[in-house]
Amino acid sequence: MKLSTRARYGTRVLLELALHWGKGPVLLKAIAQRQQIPLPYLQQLIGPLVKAGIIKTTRGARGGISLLKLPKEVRLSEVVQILEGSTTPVACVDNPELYPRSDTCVTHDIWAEVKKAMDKVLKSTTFEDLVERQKQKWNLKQLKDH
Amino acid sequence: MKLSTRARYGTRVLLELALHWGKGPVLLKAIAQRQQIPLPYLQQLIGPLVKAGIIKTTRGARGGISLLKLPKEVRLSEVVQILEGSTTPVACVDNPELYPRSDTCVTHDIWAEVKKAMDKVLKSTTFEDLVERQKQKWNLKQLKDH
DNA sequence: TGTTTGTTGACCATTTTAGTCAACAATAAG
DNA sequence: CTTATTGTTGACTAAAATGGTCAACAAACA
Repeated sequence: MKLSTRARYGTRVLLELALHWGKGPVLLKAIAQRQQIPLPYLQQLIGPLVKAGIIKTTRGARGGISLLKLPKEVRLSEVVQILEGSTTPVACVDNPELYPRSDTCVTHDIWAEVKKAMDKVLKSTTFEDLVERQKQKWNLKQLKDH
Repeated sequence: MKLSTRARYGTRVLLELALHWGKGPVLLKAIAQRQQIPLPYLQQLIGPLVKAGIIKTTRGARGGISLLKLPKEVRLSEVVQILEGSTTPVACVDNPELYPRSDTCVTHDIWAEVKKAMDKVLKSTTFEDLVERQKQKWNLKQLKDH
């Protein structure tokens, strides 16, 4: 049940953009460095995000990428869907019609429940939530470090 | 976020055993046929289940495999764990100490929540539940088919 | 004793994943 | 308008995971 690096990296990138909201584009190379993502790999992740209308890119000097939507309008579920595809643990949950077995098989039902539980978390989390939680976490850490 | 065939097949096998509870061993070859699982593949799935004490095997004529525990004592989470390993979407959730980033990174927290949501479903489901639901589903289908 | 079963470990092909690269296209600054 | 800076695309590759096979073996029953 592993999540691919695509979805993980993508989430970190968008979180960084959300934290930088309103301050202009962020250089891809800088993101790659901070997030420890190989630049050429990062480059191919942003394509789908641009097509989905979540981010926009600015070329040329002082360019980079920036969030197109408000952080609260971007759900984690979208990002996972875009970069990784469906969260279904089993193909028959997305396309029961292709699997005659699903008609009579309860394992199908239980996997559907698992998916539902995951999706509930992903859909209910926006990048505004993540920004908020990130700031809180930093504050907490600062307190501890003193 | 795909579940491997190992966990899916294993679940189907155990469900079949649970439905057959108390009626002696079930022939591996027969399970393979009914569940459409290649016999040699099925064979290597049962090893770990035996070691975990969930099933026992009977060799020789009229042998097969049978459930060692009561269906209600076997949780879906165990089976997935045994055949597929941890359900963690991201390694840093299981071993945060190996990932310095997890200390300050909220994406770590959110993946942990996703895992928790999945585990909740898997842990709360026993094979007794599955048997019950399976019977209900069959009844429903019979009604519809008339 | 021999036939019926399960057991094990090694092996293999395919697919997926993660990553690289090179050639290109747009933009801004000077 | 030229050049340096940035993003864009698609093809490519190495490594790992997945799904499956096989053969030799071991136990148990009839």
